[in-house]
Amino acid sequence: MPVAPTPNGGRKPTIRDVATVAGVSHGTVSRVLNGGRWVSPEAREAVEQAIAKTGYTVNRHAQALATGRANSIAFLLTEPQHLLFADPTFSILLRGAAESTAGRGATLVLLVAGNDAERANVAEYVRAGHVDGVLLISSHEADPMLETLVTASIPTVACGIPLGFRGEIPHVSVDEAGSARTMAKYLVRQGHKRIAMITGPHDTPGGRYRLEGFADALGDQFDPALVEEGDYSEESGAAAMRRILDRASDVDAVFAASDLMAAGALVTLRRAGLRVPEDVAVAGFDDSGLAERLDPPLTTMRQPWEQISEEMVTLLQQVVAGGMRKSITLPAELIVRASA
Amino acid sequence: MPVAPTPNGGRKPTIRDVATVAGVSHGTVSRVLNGGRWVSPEAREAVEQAIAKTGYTVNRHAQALATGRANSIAFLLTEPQHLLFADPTFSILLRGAAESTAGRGATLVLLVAGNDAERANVAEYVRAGHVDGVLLISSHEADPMLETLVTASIPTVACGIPLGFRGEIPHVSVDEAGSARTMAKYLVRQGHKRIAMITGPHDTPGGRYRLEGFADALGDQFDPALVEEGDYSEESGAAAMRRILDRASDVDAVFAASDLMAAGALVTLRRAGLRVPEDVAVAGFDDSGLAERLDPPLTTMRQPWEQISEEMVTLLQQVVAGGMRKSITLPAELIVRASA
DNA sequence: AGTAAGACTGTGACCGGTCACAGTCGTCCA
DNA sequence: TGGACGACTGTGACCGGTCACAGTCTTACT
Repeated sequence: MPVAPTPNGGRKPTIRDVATVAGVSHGTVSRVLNGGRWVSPEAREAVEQAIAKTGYTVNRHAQALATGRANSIAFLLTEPQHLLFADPTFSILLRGAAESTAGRGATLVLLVAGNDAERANVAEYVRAGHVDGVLLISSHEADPMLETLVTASIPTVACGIPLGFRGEIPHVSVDEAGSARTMAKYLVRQGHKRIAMITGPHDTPGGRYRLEGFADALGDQFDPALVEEGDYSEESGAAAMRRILDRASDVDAVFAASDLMAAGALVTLRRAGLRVPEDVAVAGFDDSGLAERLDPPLTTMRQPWEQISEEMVTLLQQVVAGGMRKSITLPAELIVRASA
Repeated sequence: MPVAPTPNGGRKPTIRDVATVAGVSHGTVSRVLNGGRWVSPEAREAVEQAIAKTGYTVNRHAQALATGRANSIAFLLTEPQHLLFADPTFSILLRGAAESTAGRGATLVLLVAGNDAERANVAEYVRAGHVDGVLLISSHEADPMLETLVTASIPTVACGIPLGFRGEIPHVSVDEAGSARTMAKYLVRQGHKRIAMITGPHDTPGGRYRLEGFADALGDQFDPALVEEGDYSEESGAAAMRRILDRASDVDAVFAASDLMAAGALVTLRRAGLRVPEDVAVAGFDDSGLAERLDPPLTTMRQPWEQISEEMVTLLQQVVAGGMRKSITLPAELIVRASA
């Protein structure tokens, strides 16, 4: 760890200090720093030694000011409820994003836009260009942040399909309909006849497309009377299960659009004196850490969170660079445990 | 939402654009922006109107460059394992920090230092002054980041007592020993005689001081043979419970230093054919979302996470400003549920 | 031999703020 | 009436990078 020998008044060494030590101009130092085309080997060598000697590090603010690029991206949360935060999968996503970002020499800043005041602040912040782009963690169709980002033409990549802005905002998403189809077919194969579904809110992609895939896979067997909507929370899952049981006591399987809702369904079923999976099979979605901890351990669809975060960062960088605006769909994996 | 009428070449309005519109100098605009002492009411009025008209927002990079302060703080994670991320309480802490930070007009950047490479990057990053201070989320005594931050004299506030740097790094922490004492006394009051403890690693404050408080409260009743160490994970809790049962089949209560370990203990107890709480009472620590979801719902000590994050940000701002370097201890609350 | 092209380098303007300084008023008091 | 002082304002240097431009020195080609 090189300690600056107080070259100037104890201040941090600048590009000009390095230039002096190396015996070149600050322009040459800048050239070495940025790829170093058109720099003689001797000059480069001298500069690199001078950098090591002085312990120079680039001042990102000066760099950002000069280039107009911030070299940082935002991880933007818009869910007003604490659902996302209660979900451990979210942490995986965040950590993955932080690591991918750091691996590219950029910085990840965390922004929360839960209420109107926060939303206004965030809008001003991103519009001012303090970040190069936004990783948008949102799900509700009515989310006003979508409109804001699009009209301000902020480079954005969404996690999950941004309803209402499907074509305008590139996104990384699991294959919602396909995953639901996989699970539905698995339940059918297991011999279940009366399969219910607890969906997510219909204004979220998970709520809409998982139901679509489910209905599609079941075909004639699909019965709308066996569908109830939750909000991804455990309580909502328990309540939805209750309603389903009240209406159709002959259900022999239930597919919840989140592990949390499946957990709620388990509680209701147990209270109703029904055994899982003997009387009613239960399947979830996400494979959050919760899934294997439940009793019985939950059969579910695993979302590839690490891959999702990695792809989001990669894609955002391409969008920022003015490149392609494609979207990416990843497969989910069926994880069979004891519950179904 | 004011739209800039392309005053200059479509670029973002600067302080000088505002000055032109307001008919004053850029120095006066700057004065208005920073508290506005020694500015005439007319000038201020003109400037404020000009700001509204042009849609001006401050360029934080230019500001940071000129002032030498970044106006942002880091949320630094050093845990190599994924324990923290698996724990939903962590998300609460993070969100709280993000909100407190935003509420003060600053930015929260997320840094992960899980391995040596990341650690080096992070060290360079903070040492370069890209953030004003660091919220340190760490727990292990041997964490090399502690030393780095102290020697580089980076303003830091730790979450939990930083072992080995207790006097040097201000911290916000729950009253570890006191909380453990509260729980131990509660278990005694419930009539339990043979109370075991599953501690956290002894190189973490939660591992050390919770055991201290527990032993202290039990006094003569304390039996070191009933203490086993875990690493806060569920599996480690299950294994520790197993060891305790093997050694002392007469335990009638167990206090785990985390809800996750308590969950593991529940599994082991159930496998051993023991009923909770009839045969063995189980208590946890944290009151993570998990606690009330367990079967039976877990009696535990609730950590005031929202308050902790809020206090951390407040304290860090004081440290950054060169102010007091006190530490803050907050009480935890006993939450009685069915497990004990 | 003359010139053009290429490799390399130094110079200085610029990004958008802040801040020290100097200057212009008006007011009040000796 | 003159000077001191306070309120307010404008000016320009500066923070630490980047980048366009001009200039020098080789080398190669006609």
